[in-house]
Formats: sequence, structure tokens, C-alpha cells
Amino acid sequence: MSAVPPHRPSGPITSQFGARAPAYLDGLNAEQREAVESTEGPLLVLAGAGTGKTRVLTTRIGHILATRRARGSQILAVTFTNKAAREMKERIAKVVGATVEGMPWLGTFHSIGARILRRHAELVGLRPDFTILDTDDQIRLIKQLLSAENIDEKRWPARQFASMMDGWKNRGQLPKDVSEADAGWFANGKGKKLYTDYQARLKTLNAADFGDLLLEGIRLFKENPEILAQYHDRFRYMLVDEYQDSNTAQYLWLRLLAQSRDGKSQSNICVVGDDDQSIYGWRGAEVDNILRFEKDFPGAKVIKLERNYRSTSNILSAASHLIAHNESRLGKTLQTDVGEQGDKLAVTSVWDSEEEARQVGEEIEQFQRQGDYLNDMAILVRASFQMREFEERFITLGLNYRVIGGPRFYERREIRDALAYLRIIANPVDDLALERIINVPKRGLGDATLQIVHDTARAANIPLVAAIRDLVETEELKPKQRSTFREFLRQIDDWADRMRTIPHFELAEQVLDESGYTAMWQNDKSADAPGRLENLKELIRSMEEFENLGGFLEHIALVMDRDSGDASDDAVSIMTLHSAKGLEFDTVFLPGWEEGLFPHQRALDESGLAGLEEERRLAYVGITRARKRCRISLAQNRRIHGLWQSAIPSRFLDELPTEVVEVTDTGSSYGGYTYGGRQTTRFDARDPFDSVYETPGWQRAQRQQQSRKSPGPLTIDGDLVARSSGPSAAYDVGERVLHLKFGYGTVTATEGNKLSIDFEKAGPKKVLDSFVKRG
DNA sequence: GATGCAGATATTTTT
DNA sequence: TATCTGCATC
Repeated sequence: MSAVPPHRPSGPITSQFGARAPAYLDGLNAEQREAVESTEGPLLVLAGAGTGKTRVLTTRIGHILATRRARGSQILAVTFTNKAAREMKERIAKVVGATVEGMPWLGTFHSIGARILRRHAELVGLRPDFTILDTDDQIRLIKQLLSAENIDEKRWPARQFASMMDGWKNRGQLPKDVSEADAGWFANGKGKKLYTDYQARLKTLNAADFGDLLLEGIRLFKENPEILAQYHDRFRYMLVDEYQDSNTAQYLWLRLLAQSRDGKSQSNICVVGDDDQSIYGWRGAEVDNILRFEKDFPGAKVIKLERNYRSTSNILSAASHLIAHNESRLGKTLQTDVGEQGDKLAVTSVWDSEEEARQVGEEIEQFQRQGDYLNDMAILVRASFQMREFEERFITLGLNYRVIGGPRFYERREIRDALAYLRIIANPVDDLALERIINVPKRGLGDATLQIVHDTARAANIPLVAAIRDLVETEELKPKQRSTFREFLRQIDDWADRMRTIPHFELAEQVLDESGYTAMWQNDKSADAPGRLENLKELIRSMEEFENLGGFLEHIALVMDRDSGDASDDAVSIMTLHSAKGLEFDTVFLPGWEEGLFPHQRALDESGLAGLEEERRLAYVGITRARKRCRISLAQNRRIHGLWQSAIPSRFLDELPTEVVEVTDTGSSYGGYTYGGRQTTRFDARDPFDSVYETPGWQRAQRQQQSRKSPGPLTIDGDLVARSSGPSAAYDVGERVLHLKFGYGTVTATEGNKLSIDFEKAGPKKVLDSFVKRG
């Protein structure tokens, strides 16, 4: 059966094309087609997993263009990731059969935000060539502010302040909007002042951080209605992808652009999303934005896409039942169009994570022997530490794999250093860039010298480079340093001159050579030096794709991803559930379905029920990535931070319908207890410690959560006086104990609630005292 | 200015 | 357990 029948007899489709619709509408089902053709007025498309969301979005844009409702430059289309933006561009090109050069406003929130901000930079206190700071620069800046305020960085870490500020910016709050209650607790009431200072400092540096790209945009629009009006007139049609991931700032930004001033005419805004796939609450996304759309835009049309073209009915049924346990959702019922029941979902209980990796490896090899491609298989983990075990196993097996996500190219030290050189040339007031490279490679400029530079700069309220220029004319520095600085200044000026005459990538190469930066790594004998040199070459190479330095710097600030390797190789993908959103595979492995890991304890502790529901959506995303096979596993024992812990099966397992699940127990555990079918829940062990663990997994976890909360750390005036670690270890060295999974053993050492035990069968392990009992 | 040690710290991640 | 960070020391 073909996935999408070309003509659906069901129901008449109203269309201005009458009987002969353009080819790009072929193959759309009735709802998809309606979503494409309902161009006027607000529209919410609730698109379940695998229902052809991207197709609708791109066809819709193609349709608007083809029917000449608007030109490309009059359409605002925003996505969250560069990858999504790129994909959309490619697919629109296919629909319209031409290049999409005419769509300047298709991009991520941040790139479009930056674009608008650059055009009107002066109005928010910046220059058009402002630098976009990343997290690393942000932290360094905050550290400077903290030390200026004499705040102990140990007690009030810069990272913490950064994430707090991030939260404010995500919520669209300028320093003046932040309440004392929100900011007051940090550094004894200095939170708000720090935020104010930070923003002021950014303006001096002619810089903006990621949050500002939207936040300052909002301010720009609010303070300059005539500018907002320009954009309002320009954007005849607006489209937003993954609307469930939008945060408050993005929402406000959009609403300013979308809501008409007179309040009469309706804007043509179309948002597409799936409340069930909202998994970024922890970084400020507000599911509420999508749940509230109809209120924000009265008269909005809502279209649900519920026909799933991806997964078998068993997979879909499992996913639907699971997600039905969530309370806050708009409610969709996915129906399969694949027409096959397919394999049941496999749930396998294994002894530990090592066996889990072995098991998965074996299955992959087996599927491979059946003729499946590794490219069609993926392992989706909850936390990245789970990846290592799989990698190790696959290396032993000689199984090709690729890890998606992980440390990014542009975050590497050598790349950031190289960029700092370019930044200081492009933007001489970028003090953060200068600080980064002033003594890299070593130029004999120590703390004392740099302190003089800083003091001079602060006293005169000028950038560091300007301070250096002044200083070399005085006697304040030692002759050696003075000549070093002179030489440095000469170089920067020289490079700045050349910037106008030679291509930027050649300039970059010369800068790295002449500054001694390349030589520094060439002389470095450490193992990773050659790799770093290779990365620098790669950097220069990638610069050639851009017209000028400014364009390149913008790209790397905003586009932190890089084409992830050669897809031509056949390889299993390993990635987190988060990075799997939007992808699909024939076979999906979902390891680590254990309480505490998935759902993650921290999500429960920090966000309670909302956290649990988000974890459940993550599970939903995981299952719905699978086209044909979904194989879940759980380990009975897992080592977390070096401590062995027995694991309880995830409550999500209990939420899968029995009919579509097949449970296997590898039973390879030595001296262990086997998991079996007929207990309180399908996945729980019958417990030897009857009193504590006899309830289903979720009840247990809730109890754990409660008991975890009650004692709490003891604080006086905000100072942590004592961290409760529960009842102190009630065990003595030499005592004989019984562990749920490892059996009998003797305590060899105690440390708080951690015990070192020499088990008779399992050997020496470290475990938490709550998992043993006197034997 | 390099080196080494003690101590903290340990989800998810894009822009 | 492993990694990173800051600080102290030579």
C-alpha cells in the first residue's frame, strides 16, 4: 500500500483551482491540503509525529509564492535550528522549482533577530557591526563583573548567574523588568545591578549575546513603533516551525510582528507544532504558547494532522498510550497510514549497562545480516554518558557508528582563539577578544602588565586597545612590554589595512602565521596539537564560502553546527533523545529505561509533575522515531559516578499497552534475581525486601522524591550550613550485609552513605547504604 | 609561567 | 569513577 494515495475521494476539497490543482498539491491528504491552502488569517497546525509537518510548511510557502500572494521577501519563516532552516530552503526550492534566493527572511529566530537588529543597531545602543557573544565570552564577562563587585565567585558562580540571566532574557525581561524577588537572592541583592551592568558593558563592547538578539529586538519594536510598522507591512505571511519550542521572548517578538496595530485586520500567521513533542521546557520553552494560540489570535483556525506516515500500528499504539498519561495536552490521536501492525516493541531487561551494550550490538549485527543498513538504525539515549558504553562495545565489534551532537567545532579552543584574532581586527572595541589572545601565544605579558592596561582602560573609559595605544606612549610600562605592545599594535593595524585589500580567508591565514599562533601549535608536542592544526586549516577552508569577514563571523556566531560527517558511510547513529527530534529510523534502540535516569531524577526534583510530563514527551519522541522496530532496554544495575546502584524499571514501561510489547529477560545475571511477569507490575522484580519495594515503580519513585525533599539542606542566612545526607551510614566495617542485586558481602569501608563492600559473588563494589540490609 | 594537587561536580542543548 | 577547575608552589 502506498503511503500517500494520490487522490483521496473522502470529502470535497475547496480550492480555487477547481478540478485541476497544481502538481505540488498532489499527494497531500485533505488536512494537509487545507493547511496549505488556508493562507489567510491565523492558523494553528497541530502536527503529530510523522504526519508530514515539514511538507505542509514548505508546500504552503510554495503555494503562497506560486499563487503570487506574496513575494519571497514578504514572507517571514522562522525555525529554531539552522538545520531546519536549511532543509526548508531546499524543500521549497523543490516545490517552486527554483532557487530560494528570494527568501531573505527564512531563518532561525536568532539569525533573523540579528538581521533586524543590525539594521537599526544605533537605536538600541549598538553599531551595525556588533559582535555576537557566545556562552564562553558571557561567562568571562560575568566573572569580571563579579570581581568588580567583590563577589565571591565560589559562593556565587558566574555560570549560575549566566543561566539566571538567560532565564530572564528568555522571558523577555530587561533589567528594569526583573523583580527583586527574582534577582535579589543572588549575591545578597546584587543580582539586578549585575544584570544592569552586564547589559551596559555589552553596549561598550559593541556586543550582544544570544538572548539580546530577540530581547533588544523587542525593545526596538516597542520603542520605535514606526520601525515595527515597517516590518509589519513587509511581512504579509508569517510561518513558525516547532512552535511548541518557542519561549516567551520569541513569543513576544512574534506577537509584536503579527498583531495588527488597528486590531481589526487579522495577520496571516501560521504556526506549526506538536505539544506532545515539547522537550525544551528546561531551557525556557513554553508549551503554553501553543496551548494558548487560539486565545492570542482570536478566530484562529486549527487543523490537526493525525495521519501518520511513518510507523507501524504497534509502535504508534505504544506511543499514543504512553503520551495519554500526560494531563496538559491538546489531545491528538495518531492513526497509522502505514497499514502494518509490524513487530511488537521489545522490552529487554539486562544485568547492567555493559550487557545492555553487548545485547544491542548483537541485535544490530543480526539485523545487518538480514540485510538492514546501519544507517537505518539508531540508539537514542537520555543522557550522553550512556553513549560511551555503546561506543566501546562497537569499537570492539568493529561496528561502524557515528555520534551525533557532542562538542562542536567552533567551541574548540584553537578555533575560538583564531576567531578572537579576527574579531579584534573587525571590532577593535571587542575587549573580550583581545583578552583572549593578547598573551596567546605567550608574549611575556603577565597579570601585572595586563592589570595596568585594564586600569588605564577603566580610568579613561576606553577599550583595551585604545588603552594600549596610550600606554605605549608613556613610561608606565617596562621597556620590554612596551615594545611587545608596540609590535602587537603594529600587527593589528597592519591586518586591519589588509582586510580591505585581500580576501578574508587569506588574511586569516596570514594573521595566524604572523601572530605566531600556528607556530605555537606546531611546537606543541602534545597529542592533540596536530588535530588542532588540522582544525585551523579546516576553519580557513570554511571561510572561503563566505563573501567577507563579517559574513563569516555572523555565520559562526549563529550557526554552531557543522555538517556532521559523511553520511555515505553506513553507520549506526548514537545520539540523545533531544537531538533525535525530527529524525526517523527503521530500527530504534532505547536503552536505560530506569527510574532516575529516565525519567531523570533531576527533572522530577526540579520541575515535579511538569518535569515528569516533559520526560514522558521525551519517551514519546523516542518511540515515534521508529518506523518498524522499537527496542527498549533497562539495566538492573547501573554505575552512576562510580557508585553501583540497583535500578528500578522506568514507570514509562508500565504505561505501554501490554498487547504491543514483548518482554524478554536475558537472565544472564549471576546470583541475581530474575525479573518476571507476574508481579505487581510487569517489569518489577519481586522484592526480597518486601516492605520497601512492593509497590509499582512510580509509587516508589514518588515516595523517594518525597523523602528526598523533606530533610533538605540546612541553611542560615542563605549559607549552606549542612547538607543532609540522610541518616549516617549505620554500618560498620566488617559487617555482613545483603544487597538486592549483588547478594551477600562484607563492608570494607564507609564514607557517609557510601559503602565499600566486598561481595562474595560480585566482588568489591561501592554502593549506597540504602540498597543494603544487614545480612 | 608551568606544574601538580585538592576539591568539586557530574541532564537534556540551540542560538 | 573521570574530568575539570582553581590555587598553590616551585
